[in-house]
Amino acid sequence: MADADEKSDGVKWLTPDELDSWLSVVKLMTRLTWSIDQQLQRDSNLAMVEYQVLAMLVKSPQRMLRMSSLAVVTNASLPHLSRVVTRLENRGLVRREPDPHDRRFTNAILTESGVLTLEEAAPAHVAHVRSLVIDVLSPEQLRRLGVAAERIVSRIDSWSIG
Amino acid sequence: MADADEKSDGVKWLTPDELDSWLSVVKLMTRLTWSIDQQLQRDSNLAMVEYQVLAMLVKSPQRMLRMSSLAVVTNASLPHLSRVVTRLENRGLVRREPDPHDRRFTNAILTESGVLTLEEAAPAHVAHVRSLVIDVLSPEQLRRLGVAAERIVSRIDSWSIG
DNA sequence: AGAGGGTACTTGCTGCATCAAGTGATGATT
DNA sequence: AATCATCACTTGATGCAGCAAGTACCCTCT
Repeated sequence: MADADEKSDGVKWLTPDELDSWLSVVKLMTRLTWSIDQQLQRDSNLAMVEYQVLAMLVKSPQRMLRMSSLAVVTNASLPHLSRVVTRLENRGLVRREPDPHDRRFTNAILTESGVLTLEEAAPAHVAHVRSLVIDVLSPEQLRRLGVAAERIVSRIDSWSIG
Repeated sequence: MADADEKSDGVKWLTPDELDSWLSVVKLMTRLTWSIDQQLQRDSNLAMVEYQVLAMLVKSPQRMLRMSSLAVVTNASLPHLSRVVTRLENRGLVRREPDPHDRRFTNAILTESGVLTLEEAAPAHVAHVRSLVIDVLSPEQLRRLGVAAERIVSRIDSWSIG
């Protein structure tokens, strides 16, 4: 037998331990996303991606980012982000402005009202993230979780590009 | 000052390291879900939740589970699962049958065609999971990732229930 | 300067997820 | 035994996500 993990069909299946870990990760992805979304929706009437947009903009110079950059940092596709920003624009939290130097670019800019909304939403959101994630792991565990997540994501990126 | 991590607003914000780790986890959730979905859709015309349904059923006695149990193991809400099973039923991969002893329960049963579909889909899916997750981490890293995921999920569950 | 190619979005269409309300079956209560 | 409460789903309505196609703009190259 060429490989102890391979059955006669030539597929390298997961070991029971690997399967357990993988299913835990799957559970994490669905449940954590859901829980975060719930909290934001309930307390601040925001979807997670909307919160991410506001949070990324407030950290940026001029509280402004190009749509394409914003799409990257919020892990959204450009079509998706475009809709999200339209919704936020209709609520007065963000406005759009074409880049004066190259009108192909569109800048998304956080309004004062957007800053205020984010400031109101942030404490409960941060507390929720703390209670679910940060505070149930030791600093070292959290760091390792982040590192593992990074490794997986960069693997995904290298597959999508290469 | 009562706590070095608290600013004057009384909110315990995330440290830069905590924020980095958290953003990595967020990135993982969105990107990994997306990548897994892409692969399954492209190669097998299945959504991830549909694959999960088939995979959970095939492991069950009689290849059969109650809708409510199936909802738990696939991390789906009952309304969502109901729609998913309807889709799979229309494709002939699953059928429904009311429990003879208590007709409030509905059993979802994997058909032969469903078994075949799963067997066709599994190798590429497993290979994908391997290349993105299992093979980029050491066994110990993977185990720790699983443990951390478990801890977070049980925290979510205790919040939803308690 | 006008055509072609590429970039940076935006939008039409379709299908999916979600909440709330509905349905049918069972058990509990009087 | 008739009503009420509960359970286990299912379904109607609505808004969201995703792909593909479209639009506007810019930069060459001839």
